[in-house]
Amino acid sequence: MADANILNAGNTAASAQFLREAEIRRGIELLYFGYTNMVRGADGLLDRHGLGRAHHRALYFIARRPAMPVGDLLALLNITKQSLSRVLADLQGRGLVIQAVGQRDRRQRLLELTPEGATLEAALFEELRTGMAGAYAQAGQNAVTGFWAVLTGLIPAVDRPMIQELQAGL
Amino acid sequence: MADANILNAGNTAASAQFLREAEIRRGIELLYFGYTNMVRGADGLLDRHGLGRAHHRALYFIARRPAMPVGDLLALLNITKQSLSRVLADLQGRGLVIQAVGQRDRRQRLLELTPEGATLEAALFEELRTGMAGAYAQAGQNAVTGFWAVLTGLIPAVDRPMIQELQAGL
DNA sequence: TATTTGCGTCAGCCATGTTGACGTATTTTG
DNA sequence: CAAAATACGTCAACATGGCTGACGCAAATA
Repeated sequence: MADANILNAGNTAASAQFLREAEIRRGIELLYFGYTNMVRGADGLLDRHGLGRAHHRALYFIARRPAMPVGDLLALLNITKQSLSRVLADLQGRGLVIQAVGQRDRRQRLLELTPEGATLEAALFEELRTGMAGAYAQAGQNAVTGFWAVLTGLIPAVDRPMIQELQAGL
Repeated sequence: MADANILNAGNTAASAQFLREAEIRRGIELLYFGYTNMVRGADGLLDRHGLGRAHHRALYFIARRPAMPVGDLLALLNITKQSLSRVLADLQGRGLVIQAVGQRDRRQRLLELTPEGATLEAALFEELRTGMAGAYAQAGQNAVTGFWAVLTGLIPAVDRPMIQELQAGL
């Protein structure tokens, strides 16, 4: 990160060039196409299971943070509980997810994948992994670090701890 | 790009570490949150105009490539013409977009923003620009290059020329 | 004990994607 | 030149996944 603040060095000419509209638009476009291509990778498998992208997101985060309370998942997904309830009802009805009463707080419902849910999530992850691993390999380790840095900067600072916690202990 | 192929040097230990699941999941998560936070930035302004994200995407690309034929926009958005037609009808009804008969091929309908459409698109772009410029500035130029490289790798090679053309002449 | 919190649910609506079937003008091809 | 392909539009029906609003209940907290 030696150059992390290259723009703040008072070099207005470099700054003006660096922040040119074309560079911003390039980022917007690559982010749009990169994201949509990534998520599209799992659509076929989801279809075969009669699930949609909303189900995938829920499965993903439950796999990532076992025993997550419903409220935490709501905060991550940034949707209403009514929207999530439809998805969770589907997943529980298919035996992919189960809930347990919280020990510390018995009002909480802690979400877990069943073995079947874990198997499906692993297969869905594999679809994403292929694309991401290929992109990492093509771009190189140094590029990956930059990729993370820019994306982190797009996330409001208040939300970063919540996302950082997903990484904890891995 | 001196390190672009660091992984292909036959160092299987480094490769195994680099491609570990945690790194992949980190990329997936940052890409998800980065993308959703970026697009959310324009929601308020869109709401005030009674438009949705689908309208924004169309406005964005029409601004980016004036005189784009409908078919090209369909290819970029990767949706059906029926879906796009609703959006374009809205935009034309509000006087934000107009169509012109193609000169070379009179079957084509070339899309253009009206002055009002251009004004709105500029305001929407400004909402995105703020977030992206901040992320670029925080991360540094070198990180931005890596950001672009990884995202490009996520896009199927066959689609890259189409996206590259958006940059042409800017 | 009163209030707040975590979660669930019913009901209805909206935005935006899909398929399928047709129609028309224009260009291209055999 | 006639036939086929292409670019675009449209009608109709449906699926997914968001939303708001209104309630209810059990458990934790003040």
